[in-house]
Amino acid sequence: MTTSKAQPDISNTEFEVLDVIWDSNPISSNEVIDRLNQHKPWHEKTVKTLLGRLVKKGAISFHKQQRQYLYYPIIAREEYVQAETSSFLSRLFKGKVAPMIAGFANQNELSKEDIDELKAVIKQWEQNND
Amino acid sequence: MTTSKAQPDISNTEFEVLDVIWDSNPISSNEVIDRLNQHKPWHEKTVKTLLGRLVKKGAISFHKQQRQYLYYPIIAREEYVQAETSSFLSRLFKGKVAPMIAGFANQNELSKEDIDELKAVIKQWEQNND
DNA sequence: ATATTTAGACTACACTTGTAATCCATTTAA
DNA sequence: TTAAATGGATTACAAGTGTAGTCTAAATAT
Repeated sequence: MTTSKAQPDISNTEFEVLDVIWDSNPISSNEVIDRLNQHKPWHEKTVKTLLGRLVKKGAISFHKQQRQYLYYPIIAREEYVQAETSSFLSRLFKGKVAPMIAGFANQNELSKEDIDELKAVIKQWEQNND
Repeated sequence: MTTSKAQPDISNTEFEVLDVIWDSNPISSNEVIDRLNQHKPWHEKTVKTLLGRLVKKGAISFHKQQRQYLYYPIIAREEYVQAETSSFLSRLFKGKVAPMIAGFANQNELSKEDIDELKAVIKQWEQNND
C-alpha cells in the first residue's frame, strides 16, 4: 500500500535548508549555516528563522546538546519529492510523465546519457512488471 | 538557438486563470469565469483580481471590445512550462530527468502506457539524433 | 567575577497571495 | 429618464515569505 501523508507547505528557502538537513543529520544550526553559505550568502539570522519555521511546520525536529540544537528531518526526502513531483506533473502535464520528457526533448535538453538512464529505468520497470 | 526569457513569477491561482486563457483566446473575463467555475468555485471578483495581476505581471494583455476586455496570453505555454520544468528538475533532481522517472517508478506510479509513451519519446529522440 | 559572545526566542516589516468588497462610470432595463 | 446592473479599477485584509534585527539567558574569555 502506498501511504501518502499530506506534506506541510514548505517554501523555497525553507526547502534549501531542509535539503541540507536531509543531506547530513543530526546537524547544528551553525553547520547548516556553513553548508548553505558555500552557495548562498544568507545571514545567520535568516537561516535560524527558517529552521524555526521548519520545526513549527513539523518538517524537522531537534534534540538539545547542551545549549545547541541538533536538527534532524521528520519527513523523508523521498516522500516529499514524490509528492511534489506528482503535484507538479498534474498541474502542468495532466499527471503524465511522457509529455514532460517529450517537452524536454523538444527543447534539446536531453543528452545521450539521459536517454541511456531512461532506458535503464524502463528496463528495470519491465523486469519488475513482467 | 534556444531563447529563454525570464518568466514572471506566476502564483498557483494565477496559473489556473492563465491556463484557461492559453486554452482559448481572446477571451472575456466572463468567459474565463465561466470556464473556471466548471471546476473551481471562485468568486467573480477573485478571478478579475487575478486577471489584473496577470496583466500587471506581463503574462497576458487585452484589447478592448466596447466596455469589455478580451484577454490573450503574452507568454507561451510551452515556454512557461519548459522553464518551470527545468527549475523543478534542478531543485529536486539535480536537473536530471531519469531520477525523477525512477522515483515515480518506485512509487508504482508508472503504468504500462506510460512506459510505452516513454519508449516512443526515446525512439523519436534517437531518430533525431542518429 | 565581570564583559563579551553566542544560541535560540521573539519581533519586524515589506511584499506576495488568496480571496474578495467597494467605488465609479457606463450600459441596459423599466 | 431614472434605476439597476455590469465592467473594470481600486482598496482590503489576513496569512505566508524573504530577510533580518532585538532580546535574553547562558557560556566563555579576560
